[in-house]
Parts: sequence; structure tokens; C-alpha cells
Amino acid sequence: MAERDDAKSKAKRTTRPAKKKTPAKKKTPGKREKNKEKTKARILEAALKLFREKGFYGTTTKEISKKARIAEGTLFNYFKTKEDLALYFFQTEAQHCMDWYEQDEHVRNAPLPEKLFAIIQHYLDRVEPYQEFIGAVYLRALQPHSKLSPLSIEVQELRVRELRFITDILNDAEESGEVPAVGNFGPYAVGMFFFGILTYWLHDQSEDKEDTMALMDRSLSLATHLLNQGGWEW
Amino acid sequence: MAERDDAKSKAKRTTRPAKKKTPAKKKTPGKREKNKEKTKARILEAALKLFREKGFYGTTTKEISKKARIAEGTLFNYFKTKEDLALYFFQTEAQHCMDWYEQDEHVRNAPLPEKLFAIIQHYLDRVEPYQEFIGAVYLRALQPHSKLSPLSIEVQELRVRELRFITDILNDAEESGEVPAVGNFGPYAVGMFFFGILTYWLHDQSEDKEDTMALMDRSLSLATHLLNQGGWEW
DNA sequence: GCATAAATATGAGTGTACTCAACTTTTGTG
DNA sequence: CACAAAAGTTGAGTACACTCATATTTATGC
Repeated sequence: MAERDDAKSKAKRTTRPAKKKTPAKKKTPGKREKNKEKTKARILEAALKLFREKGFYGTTTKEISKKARIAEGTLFNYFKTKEDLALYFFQTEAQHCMDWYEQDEHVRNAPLPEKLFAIIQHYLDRVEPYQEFIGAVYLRALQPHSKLSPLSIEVQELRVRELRFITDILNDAEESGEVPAVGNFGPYAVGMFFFGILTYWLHDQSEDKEDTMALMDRSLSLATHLLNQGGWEW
Repeated sequence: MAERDDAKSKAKRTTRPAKKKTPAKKKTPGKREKNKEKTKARILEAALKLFREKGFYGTTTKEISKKARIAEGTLFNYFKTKEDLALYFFQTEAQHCMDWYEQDEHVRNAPLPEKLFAIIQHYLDRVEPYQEFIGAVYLRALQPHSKLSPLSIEVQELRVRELRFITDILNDAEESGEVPAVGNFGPYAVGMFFFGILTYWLHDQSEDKEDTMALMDRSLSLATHLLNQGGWEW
């Protein structure tokens, strides 16, 4: 660290000896912020590599810190817990998945069941390397909110974002007349369905997880069929 | 148990006085077994009390051991992990719930949706004191089976028992013509539904969890309605 | 009874996620 | 530039779930 800082300040002095600082007080991505970003990136890189090599439970926070060239305590300035660190990967994958949907014309114009199938499959594909510790992260969504063991803000934000994503998709389907108005429980039901598929997928030993795909296909067919027949008038 | 064996050997001796002991080597619930039972009971009693007082995460295994008047190591001869200890309570409650169903004539003769409603509500009522650590236990069902982090046999057994319970109920409904044949996914779907309700219930802040009850009612109405309309022919 | 084996209990020891008081670096101000 | 305050880093320390070699208790055979 000392070396790097010396180098930097020297360079600055050489290139701009006269002018002071031009503080540009609005947005100064100063040394601090930049270093933080870099450190965070280093941590995530180290963690990812180690998780891949030795698994989530086989990797210690000490190892991660060492590989990221920081003190162990620093790790916990960036991530409240080891699980929080793991959560990051799921946030990223979820975001990727949403972005992918927004940009894939073909999927976006498909009928609702195919759309859902494609989205979930895509997500499962992306999340596949993290199977081992998916439980450690999803557990947090199970734990009730309480003062003693507060559910981290990030988890809640992620859930909200996912829920909005689903809501938008259902609204689209509703507007295009594909599906009757499904009310407030609609997104919740879809989320639940997704969760169910996820647990099935976790235990699925079949080649290429084809059992999960079959289940998903059947479930979506059923849902479509029933919606067409009965709608939500009940 | 001891009494029964005593009675047995005595009877035997009366009929065959000559022979020495006929140790009845098969089932001798000696001092050992008795002590084990008592110790286990003491552990569970201590754990329950402490969990109620200070919560699952606020209680240490040291405290439990102390209160149960055993060494800390002994605790782990009886329960592989702290979570396993917690699991015991859910096994017990699940069993109570199944027994209750078997013996409640009224519920057993009710139509399927009411039946499911009653069972789930009953279970939630019983499990209410363990809300705090319900996640710590149910997580295990989420974790995929692997050599490195083996899912304890008990969890699997519990799941199997629950699944059979559900299957039986569905079969009854099917036989009485209440519901069309639902195939193999039926029990799985019900289990999933139950899990969904459970997560909703965990986060439900409404008075007396009435929101959960409403959701359950609506969901079951919907399912009934759709089954009557569309059946499972799809 | 006694000797030996088997089962169980014990608690000091271990590994690891996480904390915290002291230290270092950066930023803002006159 | 000097200084102070704020932000960030550090690693020894802590708490706690869990292990394991040793000691104790119970069962078995003679």
C-alpha cells in the first residue's frame, strides 16, 4: 500500500506541479472511493475463486482475506457476514437475468408460460455453480424479520426487485389479454412457484436436470390450462 | 419395560425351575439404556426451557449442557449438531399433528380443502413458539444431499413420513370421488403449498396471523374450484 | 467376585466467524 | 501547510459449535 501511494503522489506532482486541486466538489471519486471499489472487487474475485475451488463451507474468511490482500477484519467492513458475501453472487446473477430478459426480443414476445420457463431456466443455468451454498443464502429469506437477527437490507431489496420484475411481466400478459386479471396474489404465486422449482432442482439428480424441466413444463401447462378454463373468478 | 421383563423371567423360572438364569438375552433394558433415556429427556427439557427464555441463537450448547448436568461433549453424543437438537421439536410437533388428525373424527370426515386448512393451521399453532429458529431447521431440507454436508437421516425420515401422510389424505379424497386422480405430483404440490404458506406465515405481521389464514382460504378455494372445473386432464 | 470388554462421559482443545480498540490514511478547513 | 476530524484498516482477541484422547461406568464371561 505504501508503495502504491508513493508512486501515485509522485506521478501527480510530476504531471501537474502548478495547479492545486480543482476540488470539483460535486462528485469527486477520490482516492478513498476508488480504493474501496478495488478492494471490493478483489474480495469478490478471491471469494469466487476459492468458492469454486474448495466450496463455500470449505473456504474460511481468513483465506479470502489473505487472497484479497487485506486483513481479516477488513472483510467484515465490506460484508457483514460470510453469507452476505455469498449473497452478492445471487444479486449479480438475478440482475443479469433481468437484463437478459429486457434485451431478448424473442423471449419478451413469447407467450407467458414460455416466458416464465425461459427466465427460470436461464436463472438456474447461471446459478448452477453456486448450488452448494444456495441454501445458506436463501435461508435468509426464510428467517423472519426481527430486531435480534435483522434480515439484511440487501436481501429485502433483492426480493423487492424480483417481485417488481414478476409483477411487470404479469401486467404485460394481462394487458395483452393473454391472461385475466390476477390480483395481488399473482406475483406472489409465481414467486412461490419459482421457489418450489428451485428446491426441486436442488435435489434433482437426473441428467441435465431434465426432471426439473419436465416438472416446470407440466406445471406451466397446467396453470395455463386452468387459467384459460377457470380464470380467477372464484 | 423392566417390569415386563421381570415378569417374563419369573414366569419362565416357575415353569422351568432347574435351569439357571435363561438370561433372556434379547431385551434387557438395563441401567445403561435407562440412563440414556433420562439424559436425553434432561437435555431436551433444558434446551426447550432455554430456547423459550433466550431464543435458539441466544442459547449456547454450554448452557444447555450445564442445565442438563452433563459435559458439553456429551450433548454431541446425543445430537449431532445444535440444529439437530432443534429438529427434535419439529419432529415431535409433526407427529403430534398427525396423531391429532388420526383421532379427530370431525376433521377426518371433512372435505379435502377444510381438512388441509385444519391440519396446516393446527401445525402452525403448535410450531408457533419455535418461529425464531424454524429457518435453521427447514434450511436442512433445502440443502442438497452431498457427501460433504450430509443431510441428517432424521430430516429425510421426517420428510418421508410427512409425504406419506399427505399421500394418504389425497388417496382418501380420490377414493371417495372428491377429487380426480392427481398422480405423483399431487403430494409434492401439497407439500410445496404448505411450504409456501409457512414462509408467508413467518413474515405475517397481522393480528393472529389472519392474513395467512385468508391466503390459505383463498388458495384452497381456488384449487378446489379449478380441480372441479378442469381436473387434472391436461 | 474378578477381569476384561464395551459403551458412555468428560472437558480441555480446535477451528472459525466475527468484534473491537488502537492505528493509519484521506479529506476538509483556516 | 498544519491540523483535526472522519473514514478505513488492522490483527489480536472473543465466543461458540464441535472434536477427541482419556477416564469412568456398565455389561459379560469365568
